[in-house]
Amino acid sequence: MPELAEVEFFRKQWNPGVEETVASVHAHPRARIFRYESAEKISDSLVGRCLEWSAAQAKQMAFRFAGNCWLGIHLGMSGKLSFADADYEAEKWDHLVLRMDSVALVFSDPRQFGALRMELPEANQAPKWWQDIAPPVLSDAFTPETIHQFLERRSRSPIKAVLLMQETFPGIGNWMADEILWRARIHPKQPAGSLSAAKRKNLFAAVREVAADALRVIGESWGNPPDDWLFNHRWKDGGTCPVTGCQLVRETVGGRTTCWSPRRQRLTTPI
DNA sequence: CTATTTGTTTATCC
DNA sequence: AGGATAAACAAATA
Repeated sequence: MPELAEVEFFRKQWNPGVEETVASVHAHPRARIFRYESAEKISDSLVGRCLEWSAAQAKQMAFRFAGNCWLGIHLGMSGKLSFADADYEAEKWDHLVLRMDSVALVFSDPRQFGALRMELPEANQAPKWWQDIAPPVLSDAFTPETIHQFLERRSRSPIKAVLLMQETFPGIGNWMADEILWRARIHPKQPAGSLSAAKRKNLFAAVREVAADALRVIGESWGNPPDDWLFNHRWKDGGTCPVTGCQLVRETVGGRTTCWSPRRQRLTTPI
């Protein structure tokens, strides 16, 4: 499920554990979740450590424990974080449970596309996987020029596929990409390099707007987006465009199910 | 039983 | 070399 805003929401689910110490860890060692770091390493590193703070960048979360100990979590397709009573017993897809004084922090993920990372860098250093995340789309480092250069490099790919590339659009996933293209009035199959200057401008504005709206509505409290977003119509069979009223189209573009409004989003050059 | 899924990595082809 | 594309990963749900 999780894209930028969902990840931020899930990160906050572990806030009840901030300033608490890990008393014990449940980890299922055979879970695919532990393909980068063993369950033993994660358990051994965390027991006795206090959770100091956490942060989210793109689809990645960092939980920082005492002694510059970093637990990285990626939620993949079906990962979730939650909190529970301190005596909570792990259920089937709970791969990691941190039992603390007054709360248990739970990571569950049925499909196991998610992953954990554990690192203890030198003091005052952040792990490479955290440092290497591209600048947030809401930061000053993300500019129209950022988009322009990337569209030139990926000029032959459909714009939908390009928006999903985390190296330039960190945190954007399938629903956000469709929402962005719908707001910017760009056809998902439009080759990235063929976008007009006006469409590139629309695209930049829409990326910022969708990221900010998603963080405000979903990132804060998992709210339901208003009906004037594409969001509430895109999965429904027979869904209609909230602006034009026409039937929405669903088709695979760039390997992912893509939804668009044919009246609002038109190809401007032949493929 | 078949098709589908809000993600990333790897392999393969160009 | 680097870009484009498809498959693989795994389980729930319809």
